[in-house]
Amino acid sequence: MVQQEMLGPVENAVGYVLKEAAVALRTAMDAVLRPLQLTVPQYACLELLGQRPGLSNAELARGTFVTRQSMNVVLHGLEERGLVIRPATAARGRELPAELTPAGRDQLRAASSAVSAVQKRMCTGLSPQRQQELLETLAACARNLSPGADTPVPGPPRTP
Amino acid sequence: MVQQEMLGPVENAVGYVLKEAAVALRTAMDAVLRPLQLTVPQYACLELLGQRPGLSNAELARGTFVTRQSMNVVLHGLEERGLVIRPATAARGRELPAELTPAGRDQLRAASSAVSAVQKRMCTGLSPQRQQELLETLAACARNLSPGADTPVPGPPRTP
DNA sequence: TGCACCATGTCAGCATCCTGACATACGCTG
DNA sequence: CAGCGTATGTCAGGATGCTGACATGGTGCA
Repeated sequence: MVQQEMLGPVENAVGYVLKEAAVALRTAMDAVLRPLQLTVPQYACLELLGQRPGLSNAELARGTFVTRQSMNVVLHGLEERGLVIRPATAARGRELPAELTPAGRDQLRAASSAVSAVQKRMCTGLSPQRQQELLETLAACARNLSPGADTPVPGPPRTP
Repeated sequence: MVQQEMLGPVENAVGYVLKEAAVALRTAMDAVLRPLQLTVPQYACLELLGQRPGLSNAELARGTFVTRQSMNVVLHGLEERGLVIRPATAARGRELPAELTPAGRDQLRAASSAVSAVQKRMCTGLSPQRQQELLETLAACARNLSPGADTPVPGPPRTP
């Protein structure tokens, strides 16, 4: 195969590099989470539950960008492994608020540490200001594309 | 180690907003490509072929972040619809260089225009400098996470 | 020349995730 | 109070993508 390093315009498209970075991050996270017997959605679920205990299945699904059905199987898997608990019956409505077990908190600690290392590696060479800028810019992009984007959100304020 | 390396609230994690933006972009692209009877991978394949004709299946797969197998079915689908052509037999090695048909070029033009509009909408409120910065920062992040990241790439030059 | 090595295309099997649909439970409004 | 809309959990069904494996063809090295 001829390795013609012809830099095509694709590499200059925002969407392309966005996908590229997302795939790279996903792959790296998957690699460090595998020794912990966790998939990325499972980790996302644990992380979200750790920060906001009592979230329902649907809320967790929205927070991790998957459907309720997918989150349901994730939750059942974590439940069988004793990492999270859910009441057998709903106290209010149909919501079954999930919470971490002590074992779940332990797993989360290890996983969070590993993922944090990956993020740090990803941001190698970026100044804190630049990282913050990236954060705000990406958030603005997501808002601009959200369905109810009738009122386009202006970019974050420039750092003085 | 007493002080665990913990992440802040999910909304402040780079990985979270990165995923959020990627999902939003994917959803928006899917919405505008559906009227054209194109999926996102199919569009990516057409776009790549339009810019670099003669790419093989494996090269297209790498360029669109999927496996050779997935790109194979995408390619076959586009071939059946008369949007791309591939030689029946390999002239060199086993590579089957694909190219766009005139119909494929037409489809690509329409799709590319639609996707470009989406990207523009995503970047609403972002100055050109900020967009360029986003591009370079994301590229640096992807490089930092790529498997052969033995030599971490320094961030792009600071904007004065 | 022979041989290990890598890349490509392809097949089968499996995992993951989503779309569509349904029954239930709450809130609101007339 | 009845009815409508909304949200939740759950059950198939299907689409999509990946891992594992194989045969083939080119490449580099002894």
